[in-house]
Amino acid sequence: MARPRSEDKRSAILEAATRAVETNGLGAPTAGMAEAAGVANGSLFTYFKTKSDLFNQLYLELKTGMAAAIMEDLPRGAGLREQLLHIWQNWMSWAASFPGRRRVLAQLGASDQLTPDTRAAGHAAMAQIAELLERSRANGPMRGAPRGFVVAITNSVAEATMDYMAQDPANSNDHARTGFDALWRVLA
Amino acid sequence: MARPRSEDKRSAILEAATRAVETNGLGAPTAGMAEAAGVANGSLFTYFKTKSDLFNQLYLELKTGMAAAIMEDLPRGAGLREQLLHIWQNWMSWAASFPGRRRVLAQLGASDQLTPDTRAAGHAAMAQIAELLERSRANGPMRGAPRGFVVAITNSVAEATMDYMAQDPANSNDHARTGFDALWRVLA
Amino acid sequence: MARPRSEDKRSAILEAATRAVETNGLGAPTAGMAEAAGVANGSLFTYFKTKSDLFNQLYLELKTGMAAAIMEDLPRGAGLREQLLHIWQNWMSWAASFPGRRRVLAQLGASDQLTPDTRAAGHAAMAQIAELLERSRANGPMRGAPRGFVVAITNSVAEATMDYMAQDPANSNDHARTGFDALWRVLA
Amino acid sequence: MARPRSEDKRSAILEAATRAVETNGLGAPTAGMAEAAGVANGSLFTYFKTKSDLFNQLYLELKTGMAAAIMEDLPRGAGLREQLLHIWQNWMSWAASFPGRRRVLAQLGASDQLTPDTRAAGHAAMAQIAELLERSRANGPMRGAPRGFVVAITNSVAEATMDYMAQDPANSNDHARTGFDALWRVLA
DNA sequence: CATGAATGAGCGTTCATTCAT
DNA sequence: GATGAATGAACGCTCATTCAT
Repeated sequence: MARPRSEDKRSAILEAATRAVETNGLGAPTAGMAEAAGVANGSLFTYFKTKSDLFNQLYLELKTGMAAAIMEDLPRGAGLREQLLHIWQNWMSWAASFPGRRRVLAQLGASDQLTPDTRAAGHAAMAQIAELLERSRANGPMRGAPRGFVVAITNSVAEATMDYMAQDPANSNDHARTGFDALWRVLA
Repeated sequence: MARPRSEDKRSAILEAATRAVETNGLGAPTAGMAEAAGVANGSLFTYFKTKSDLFNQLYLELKTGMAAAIMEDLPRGAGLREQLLHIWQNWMSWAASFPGRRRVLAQLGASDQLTPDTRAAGHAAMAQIAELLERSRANGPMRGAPRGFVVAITNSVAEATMDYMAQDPANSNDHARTGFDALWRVLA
Repeated sequence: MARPRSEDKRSAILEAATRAVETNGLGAPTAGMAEAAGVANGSLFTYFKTKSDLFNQLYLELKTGMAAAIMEDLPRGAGLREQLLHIWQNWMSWAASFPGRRRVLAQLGASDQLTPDTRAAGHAAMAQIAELLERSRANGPMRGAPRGFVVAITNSVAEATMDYMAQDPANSNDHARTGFDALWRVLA
Repeated sequence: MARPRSEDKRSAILEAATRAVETNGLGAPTAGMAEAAGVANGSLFTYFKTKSDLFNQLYLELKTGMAAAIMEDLPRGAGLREQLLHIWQNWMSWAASFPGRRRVLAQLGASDQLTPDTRAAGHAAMAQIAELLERSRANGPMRGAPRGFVVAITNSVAEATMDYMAQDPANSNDHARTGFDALWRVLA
């Protein structure tokens, strides 16, 4: 058998793409990504059929990674509020640790490059979190609102909090807490 | 640099740019915008020095227009909550009336094309609203949070609400109200 | 008004394309054609929307030029045979004078780049010749054959003759005459 | 260079190449041919040193096959006209049976990919037919013309006839006969 | 100032060929 | 020998910007 496709190279390209998009936006040349990944420009296209395909896979990779980070060490036995707080802290510290990934995820999410399938898979990755939200708001003031709306608001409050933490890192812990309290008032 | 002749043409270009970005993203060719505006492609550059400049001005135009719409008929004598609700309704109906403008504003805001000056000017356009927010949260749970954070969260809740209204227009009034109630719980 | 599109440049590109295709086939790079025409590579595309479009227009230009050369000084009062012979001589001397154009015409004709419209227009350019052929074969052995078939055979005999003339230019006059006699036997 | 292992694979590649060129022209990717032949893309190059080499061999293969089909069941004892007619019928029915092969042969013949050697070998494959032509025209009006010219004209009339048959298959028998009669008038 | 042709760097993608496995 | 990933030059085409008219 010939040289097998290398998972390492795939990751290298994805990582290079993250950095490239972070600094140059979605218009960043694929050639630069390939070079940064230590691969010939043509090789990028053996791993990703098109630039768009690369972006879709990158989005999923980042989103999945974020979701995994968020769910880490979830104290399943604890109360709802405590579980949600745990998730929130994970979320915020992921954002603080990987500001580039977050920015790229945002750029991709706002772009017109993602297929509906990709967006759906992205949602699926967040399903457990959505589930916890459902239970959290079950008896609260948003009990009548559509599920998607609750998720959307949660996301948006998280994003705002992360933005503000990034802007004023010295007090990021305070901001994280402020954000969570606001969210809890929204939900429960 | 002398002011270009016709204010009409400037507006036409800006409007054409809005539609172009709405449908083709920020990569939309200037030539297309010029054509749609009934102007020669070269002329676009007598009105805007570069494409980036055009985007910066467009952002400001849209943001200013949105702010004006939001503040319309503000019942200055009324209570804080009532005033904020009024603003909220204006905001939501602007978003419902001009979904394209909103989308473009979002794209521009997420892009790397805006200068810090432009962003600052954009904030300034929202100053009155920020002021009202300040007063609304003065005695509430967010009284200790930084001013910018409050604005950011408000914006994010508004965006989430508008997104959801756009997605499910049949019940947009309910969603608008749900969003406002959530915001009020956050602030006061 | 801005600089008008220059007919000179269009011709220069077409001529450069002819030479390029003659030496490098249809795969000849457009950049080379542009350079040879003294024009920026991008400019080629203001005169021709795509490479294919360029080829279609080139084909027509060459075919039309050939048809015009063929019909030159036609002795309309003379007998049919004499008229056809005149045409034949014109045809052969065009081929001898512009072997490159002939080769390019052949390549284009054999390619899959020509639209049906272009082919139709190419035929139209040869209409007068076809007409004369019709009259020539009216009472001959091919009187029952379809018109298109007669044209096709005539073309093919002409091509074979031109090929042979090109191969053995010293006796090209003899070959031209031999070809014509053969054709006349076919038709009348 | 040792002979590659399997004659089957060589044929499969050649056949796949025929179909590929038929539908996509000479620019058809070798990778596609390899895949269609059930062979890895790299393997194609153990059977053929370059794409050009493949084309040269394909040309010869097709031309040889055609020549063989043409000569099949030649009635050697019969008169010249009858023999030539037999050949002609074989030729035409080969063209009708394998329009793709004919098209590919034409494309290759018109291309700049064939080496002089290949062209020479192609002629050699047609030698017996040329011989018969020689005898047929020995006492006819073309008795003075160069041998190659006679072959060229015959070829061209055959091509024109095949084209027309392909265009109007319902009457292909008539067309075949018309073509032959024209040829006979040219030669004898 | 308006026009639109001219410019040319730049991009995504292809593909014949090579070579590690 | 067979495989198919790797390579990188090459190509057609785009488009922001300039500038002759």
